[in-house]
Amino acid sequence: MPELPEVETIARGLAPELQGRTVAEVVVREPRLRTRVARDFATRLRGRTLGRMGRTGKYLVTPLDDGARWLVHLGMTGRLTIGGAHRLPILHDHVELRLDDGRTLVYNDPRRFGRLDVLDAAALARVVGPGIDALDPSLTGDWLFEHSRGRRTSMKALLMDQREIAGLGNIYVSELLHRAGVRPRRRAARLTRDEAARTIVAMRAVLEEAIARGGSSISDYRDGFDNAGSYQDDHLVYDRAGEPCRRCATPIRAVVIVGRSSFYCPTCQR
DNA sequence: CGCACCCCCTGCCGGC
DNA sequence: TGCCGGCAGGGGGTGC
Repeated sequence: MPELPEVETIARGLAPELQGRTVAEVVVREPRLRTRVARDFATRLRGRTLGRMGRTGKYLVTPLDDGARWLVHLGMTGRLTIGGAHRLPILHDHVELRLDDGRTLVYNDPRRFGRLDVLDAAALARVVGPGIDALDPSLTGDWLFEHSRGRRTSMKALLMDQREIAGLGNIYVSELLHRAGVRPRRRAARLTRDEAARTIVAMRAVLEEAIARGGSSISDYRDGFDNAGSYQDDHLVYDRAGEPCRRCATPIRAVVIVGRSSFYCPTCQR
């Protein structure tokens, strides 16, 4: 579920709430996430003071006062929300962090595809991977052009690959390719320099607009205060198969590329 | 190297 | 109404 705009929204919302707070207690009710919560997760977090929560790719990363990093990945259905005093746990409340001000951070994840970990800098780098963050200013059209040379894969697959560009997922790749006028099946090696530039410009614009709208809430996503986003109302192609393109009225097409549904306008995209 | 296909899970929706 | 298959925004592994 959560892609860059959703993770960024959570980080921006929670960072000021968490910074400087100390973790009073950690409750792990269900460690069986896709990556099992480590046995020492609670002891490594308890008593630690939290730094400023940030985001890299689709990961939430919070520095701790002992030099380690608290890492959260929300998978498809994860929610990390802050609330008042303890609430009775509801279904899929897997982990809780109780803070020194009496508030509680709850990690809820029905499908349990997420990850929570405390890692040193080297381990964090291995988990997060080498991909350049989609909002990194050094990610330019020229960068994309050079990195797509000789690649037999599709633009859709290339942009989805977190080892290349970190943060994009299925919704935003469909949206940005529509905005850039590039079909998802386009061979990466055949992208022109101009199209590469348009793709990066479109990517930034879509991501910034989505962040401004608090992300897309298709079904599960909520921000750190349990609020839904509204960018789903601005989607031009995602999940709109058969509906008219909002720019030219041509019916939107759906195709499956590397196992994921992709949506595009055959008129606006070439 | 790229992709098809499997896995990890629960929930929802449409078809019958 | 109830059951079942397919699909869902994540990632990782294997084998061709």
